[in-house]
Amino acid sequence: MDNNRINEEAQKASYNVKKYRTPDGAPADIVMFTLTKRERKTVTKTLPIRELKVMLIKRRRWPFAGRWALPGGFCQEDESIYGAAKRELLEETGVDGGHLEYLGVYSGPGRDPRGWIISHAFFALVEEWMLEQRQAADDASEVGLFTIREALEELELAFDHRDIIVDAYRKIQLQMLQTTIAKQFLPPHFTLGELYQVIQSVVPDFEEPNFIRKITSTRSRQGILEEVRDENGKPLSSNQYSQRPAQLYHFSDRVPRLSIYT
Amino acid sequence: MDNNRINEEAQKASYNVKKYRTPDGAPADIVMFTLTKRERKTVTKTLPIRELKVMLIKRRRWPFAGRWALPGGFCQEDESIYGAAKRELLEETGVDGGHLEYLGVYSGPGRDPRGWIISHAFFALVEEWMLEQRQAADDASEVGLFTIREALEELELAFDHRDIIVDAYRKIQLQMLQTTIAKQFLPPHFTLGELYQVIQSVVPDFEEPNFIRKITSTRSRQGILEEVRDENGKPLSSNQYSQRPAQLYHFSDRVPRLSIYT
DNA sequence: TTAATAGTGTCTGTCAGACACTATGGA
DNA sequence: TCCATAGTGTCTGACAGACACTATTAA
Repeated sequence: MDNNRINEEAQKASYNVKKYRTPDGAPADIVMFTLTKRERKTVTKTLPIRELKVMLIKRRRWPFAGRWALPGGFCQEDESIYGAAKRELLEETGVDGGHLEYLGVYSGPGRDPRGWIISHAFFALVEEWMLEQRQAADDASEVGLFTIREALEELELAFDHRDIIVDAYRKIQLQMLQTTIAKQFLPPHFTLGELYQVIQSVVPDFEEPNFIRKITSTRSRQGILEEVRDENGKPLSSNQYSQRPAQLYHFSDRVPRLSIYT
Repeated sequence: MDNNRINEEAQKASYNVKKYRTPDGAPADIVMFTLTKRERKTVTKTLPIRELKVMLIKRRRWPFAGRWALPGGFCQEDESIYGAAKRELLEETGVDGGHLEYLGVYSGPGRDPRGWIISHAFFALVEEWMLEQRQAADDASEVGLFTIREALEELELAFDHRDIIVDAYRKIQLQMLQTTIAKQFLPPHFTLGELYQVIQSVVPDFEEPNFIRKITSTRSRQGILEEVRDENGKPLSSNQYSQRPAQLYHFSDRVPRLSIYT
């Protein structure tokens, strides 16, 4: 036992962490999604147009100066990668909170001309106003909001950021259908019309003509949504976007377990 | 334009990648799952007992000498993290192939006494025989197969490997129900009894009394499984595990899109 | 009155969940 | 004949998908 401890101390003393080639950095890059809202001009009240956008910044410095890139920054020794992403999100939006989730690691050799740099991608769902109060950071010159189509088809992006955006878009589409992430793009109380529109703006080929009925009155989906009621238990509704008032809902915590087998 | 290029070259020349503290390593650690098969002694033919196990190796060296840990190794500059995991899997099992998938990054400060080491976890689904032909690697002294319960409740694990195993178990349970990953634990042709048993051995609380009927004759699940037929189109069956022959199936490529809303 | 969204009636065929039942073939 | 798994018959209530219909309210 004592021998073991002495041996362990010896091993520890002889361990040299810099014996091998080590990475030159581990940044966190963030795909910041937002859902823009634009009024529509119609005769009567109507839902605004919602569009999924991704925030990019134009690089000022080598490498890839002049190209659009994901916001991000290097992780420090005293924080986790997630902590670095959170810090970065705060610096970019001025907002501490919102949905921030790990996406994956990007480590292809040669992906960064500065050296051996292993990047960790996150995606965030932020509200439009959070991006407005953003102040230009040191290594950026310009901020832009682009639709996914624009970002993937019209822009030449820095590094492997195109791959990252493709993966992030896939993941957010999956989560939009399988989790209650839609709440990140909705006010605390929302109508079913709004919810349906939010889903469709992220997953364009989602179609469900009986959406209202299914979500409100099938037993297998009971508990995903709850009606909003006032202190007297009277259902609350809103006619912000329609002539006829619509029932307001909010998400409960329940998320059903999905399976291909049952 | 020319000015820009000159400026870029100047920036490149002045860039010093070692100006900041950089990570001391980026290993890939692998949660290797296997499904053991043990014969049951009964009067007539019966399905074997299947049990989900995780492979661990006992560390011989500092840090955490003597504790059980996940197999893994450091990533090199000329490979991706996934490449490192693949190489490690090959070294541990001698098998090039099988299911290997990224799980996540573990980067909590202080997680590794050797320094600032950012670990990337993978999970693999391997067959039992692949682990048998394993030769002891340099930094390991002993190999063990443990049930998830044993690994999480009875063992003191190295590093944050307990967290990693918890996350991996969650992910494999989710995938068992939402993807066709079950095929990794099944022969190319299998019976529905085997499939049901494999699902249950990974997700113990999965119960579906009408399993056979649902998977074979509901339209919404058409195409996940296909009957195996011989060259004459005659259905193939097996009585390896039962007196009455059971139809053999294999997975097709189709995986239905799951959603909480429809 | 009309525009525009909210929400219901109703019908047909399919599915879920439950339980009992038959089928198979080697020990 | 019995065991142990494979697979079907059948019933009730719920759900899916479709389409037409009514409801609501401000412009």
